[in-house]
Amino acid sequence: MELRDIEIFLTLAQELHFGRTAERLHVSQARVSQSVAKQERRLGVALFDRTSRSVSLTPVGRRLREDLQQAVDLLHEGLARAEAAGPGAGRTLRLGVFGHAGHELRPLVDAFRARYPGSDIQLNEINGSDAFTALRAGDTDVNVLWLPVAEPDLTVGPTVLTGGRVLAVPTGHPLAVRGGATLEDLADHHVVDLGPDAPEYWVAAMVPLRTPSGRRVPRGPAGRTFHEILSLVASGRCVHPLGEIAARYNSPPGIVFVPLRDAPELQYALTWRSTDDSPAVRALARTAAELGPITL
Amino acid sequence: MELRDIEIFLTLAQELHFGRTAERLHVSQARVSQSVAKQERRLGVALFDRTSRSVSLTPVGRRLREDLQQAVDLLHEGLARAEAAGPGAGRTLRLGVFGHAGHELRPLVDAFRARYPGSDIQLNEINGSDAFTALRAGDTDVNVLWLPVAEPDLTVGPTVLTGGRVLAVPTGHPLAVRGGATLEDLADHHVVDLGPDAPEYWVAAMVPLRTPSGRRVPRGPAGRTFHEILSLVASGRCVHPLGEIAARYNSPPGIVFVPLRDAPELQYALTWRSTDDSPAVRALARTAAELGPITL
DNA sequence: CTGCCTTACGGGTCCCGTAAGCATC
DNA sequence: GATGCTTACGGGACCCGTAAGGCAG
Repeated sequence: MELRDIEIFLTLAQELHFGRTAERLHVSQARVSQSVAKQERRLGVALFDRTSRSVSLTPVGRRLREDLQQAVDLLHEGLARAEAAGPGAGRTLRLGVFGHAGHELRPLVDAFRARYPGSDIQLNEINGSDAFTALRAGDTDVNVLWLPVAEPDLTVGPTVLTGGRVLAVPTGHPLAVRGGATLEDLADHHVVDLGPDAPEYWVAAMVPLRTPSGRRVPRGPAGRTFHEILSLVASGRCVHPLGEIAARYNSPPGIVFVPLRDAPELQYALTWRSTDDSPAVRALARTAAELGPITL
Repeated sequence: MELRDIEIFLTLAQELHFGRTAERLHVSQARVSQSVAKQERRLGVALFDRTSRSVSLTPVGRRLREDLQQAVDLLHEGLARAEAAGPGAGRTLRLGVFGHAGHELRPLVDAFRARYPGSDIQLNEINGSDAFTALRAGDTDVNVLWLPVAEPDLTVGPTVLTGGRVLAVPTGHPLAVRGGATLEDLADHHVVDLGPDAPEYWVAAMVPLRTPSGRRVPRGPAGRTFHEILSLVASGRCVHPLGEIAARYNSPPGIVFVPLRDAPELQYALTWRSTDDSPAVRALARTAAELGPITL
């Protein structure tokens, strides 16, 4: 008899629909079914009458819903009160984002500020090369990073942003003329080398090491910040793949962004130090989870 | 934030002692420490002031205790009401026990009857050979079996009985004259063969296959029920190891029970079909866990 | 040095997702 | 045939125990 099961029961009691319940709680439909079945087995009573087309509460279920709802309300109230008493409650979270992604994250930041007036969010710009070092050094509390992120000391939270990809190419470049690029094209041009500070697998998720057919993608001149990358591209020495979002708020001279059509969608998720399991971080994660990912 | 952690917090808030809290909840002391530390990390507030010699609630902890206590009371109340509405509540549990073990289990049966007036317990006698088949066939709902029991389809609950062991020998047997036996002695006499119905490892926990020094213990004539075993021993054809409890309520003619001094203590635990996760079974398990094992 | 609480580490359990099954419209 | 609830099965996260560490009397 765990809290999670009670939450599932209460949501289903409200929705009266397994699919919608699963969606709201971000679990699979099968899980809702399993959870309710377990509850009923333990209690020895049917809580819902259901066919494959309709779901309704039994009298016992109706009564249980009232009791449990009251209990969990009280419980959350008490926990919230204790949390509010803590020093961490009014903390200002430093959220590390790439370039202008902060603009698109506006709904999340606004929702967080509205729900937790005591806390605040400050946006810090991060670069691909130091995204991990900044987080580990404590320069930011939470970073918005593209996936996959698989670091033992970091926790990956909900996805907050999804979008396509573009390739930054110099004006007049053949690919600019063509108006689009594929992953296969990357082997024919140099890309910026971000250096060794970020994990190789993570950089590779944005800048592939090889094309789909297996040809190597040449790593060209070294650059660390977003603006360094742009100058290198503008100088005509290389091209570079970026998130679609980079193209949306930048129109740097000498550069054209062309869509990378066959690359899979990028997902950006909240990431924080596993040791920093504080209320403010959890509150942001909860808010993001309930808001769902923003699609570019 | 799970219900188990809340239970730990509430118990510690009452006991103000990690060791006693662990004991009451049947978990390790480390677990209590881990759970409380996690709670405090999540809430960002200290709930207890503690040195290695004293534990006390902080003001925040005191307030949280009141809130949570009220919430969990409400919660259990609601669940109990739903459970009481079920048909399983008034069910009669068939409890399978060896021989006269039911006498010793009286405190458990009485406690269960007092706490769950709607339910009842009926004692069924089982034998070593059919203990598992009876349970699987549904002839009993819960069996009291000596450990270890490791069957994928059976769940092992709390230990209800612990005690020593004896060896049944014919009157006038050299071991009877000596007034005691060791495991090593078993290699010099035949023991009853219980047949293939029960798992080998389980039978071996009562009737070893080999002595500590590695000599084989000869399996003699076959017998299935308790009384068959006693007749075989009385006939002088073999000896047989049993739980101390067998000696306590039996004084069959032609048989003497001598202590098996170097054998480890026997533990008897509740066991039931894993699929039968009903309120009555759970209620009995809960009662047994809170009562603790009965020592012979 | 002895309780008593905390930290480190590994194993087992169970939550949960995927995929297939089955019933109702 | 489509929609929607249930069952089967495998993987991974987390609970929890063991053992060692640290701190007060």
